[in-house]
Amino acid sequence: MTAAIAPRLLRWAKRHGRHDLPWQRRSGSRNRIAYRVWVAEIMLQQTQVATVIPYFQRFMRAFPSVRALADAPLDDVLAHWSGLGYYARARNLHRAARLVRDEHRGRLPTQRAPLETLPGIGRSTAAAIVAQTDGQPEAILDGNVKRVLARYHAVPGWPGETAVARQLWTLAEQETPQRDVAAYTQAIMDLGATVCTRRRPGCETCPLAGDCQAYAAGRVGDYPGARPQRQKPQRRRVFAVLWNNAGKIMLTRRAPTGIWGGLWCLPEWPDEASCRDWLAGYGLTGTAEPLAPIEHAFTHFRLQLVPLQAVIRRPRRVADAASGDWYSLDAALRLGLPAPIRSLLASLQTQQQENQDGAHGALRKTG
DNA sequence: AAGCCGGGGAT
DNA sequence: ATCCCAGGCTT
Repeated sequence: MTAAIAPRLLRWAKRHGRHDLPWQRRSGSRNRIAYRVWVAEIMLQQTQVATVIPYFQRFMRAFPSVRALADAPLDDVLAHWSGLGYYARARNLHRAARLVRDEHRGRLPTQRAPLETLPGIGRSTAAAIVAQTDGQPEAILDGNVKRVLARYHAVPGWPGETAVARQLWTLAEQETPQRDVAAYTQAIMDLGATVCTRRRPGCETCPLAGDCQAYAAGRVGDYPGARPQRQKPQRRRVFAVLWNNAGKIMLTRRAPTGIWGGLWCLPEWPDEASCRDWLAGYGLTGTAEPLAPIEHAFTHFRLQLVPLQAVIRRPRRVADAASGDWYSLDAALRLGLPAPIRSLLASLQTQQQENQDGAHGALRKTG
C-alpha cells in the first residue's frame, strides 16, 4: 500500500501548478463560473490546453452566458467551433444549453448526477465541474489522471479496456481527498500535463517519485499500456469547387450526424466521374480543373481530398439534392467549415488577392 | 466491447 | 509517420 498522494500534490501545485488558465477565474456568480468551467471541459475533451485557449476566449466573447449560448443559432456555435474538431461536442453543448435554459431556469445543475444527464457531459466532465466550482469530492479520470495513477500504482494494460478503466476509476476515487478538491483536481492534471508527461517524464522533479511503483521498477515508459494499433483505411473523395458568374462558391450543409456533422462543405463525390457528371448536368460547358489534392488524417482513416474547380456561366438546372447555397469567399470563411475545407478556401482567397494586387500593379504600371 | 468522432502538438 | 490529448455517444 502506498501513501496518499493528495498532500504532496497540493504542496507541489502551490508552487508549480497552473493558476492562470482563462477558465480558472473566480469572479462572477457561481453560475457564471460553472458555465465557463463547463465550456472549457467540453473543449478540453481530447484536445490540448494550448489549442483550446484561443477558442475558449473567442467563444466566451460570443456567448458570455448559458442563456446567450442557448439563444444563439447552432450555426453560430459551429462557426466558433470550426477547426476544433469533434463537432458533436458543439452540437451537444448547444443542445444542453437549451435544456438548461428551458428545464433548469438557466442555472447549471450543481450535482454530478443531473449534470450527467445533459448531452456531452459524462462522468468525468460532470465530476470536474462540481469539483472545480464547488469543491465536491468527486473523482475525475481524464488522460492526465489515467497516466499519473497508472504509473504511480503500476496498473498494467490499456485504459481503453473496461477492466483497466475500472481499476483506474477505483484508484481515482481513493486518491481524491475530502477537502481541497478543486486544488487537488487541478494539481493532478497539472502534474500529468507538465511532469508526468507521456514521453520524457520529469521524474527527477516529481513529488510522487518517492513511492511511484513504475519509477521504482524503472518502467515508467510502460505505463499506461498503449492502445493496440490497427491500420487505417485510406479514402479518397472529390470536392467540387464550383463558382457561379457572380464569383460566388457553392457550399452544402452536411448531415447533422457523421463526419463533420452540421458543417458547411464543398459538394462531395466518390470520384471524378460522378462529380463531372453532376457539373455537366449543372450546365458546365468547359472542363473542370483539378486543384492540388489535400491529405487529411483522422483517428480512424486517412482522407485524400481532390478539389475539382469549375465555373458555371449560366446555371441551367434547378437545385438538386447535391446542390447548396452560393457564398462569397469572405462569407464562406465565416461559416462552420471542416479544417481542410477552410484551408482550401483560404488558399483560394489568397490567390484571388494576389491576382487583384497583380492587376493593380499592372494598372499602375500602364497608368 | 468496439467503433465513431477532428485536429493539432510533440517526437 | 505515429501517438495521443481535461471523453462521450452509439451500436
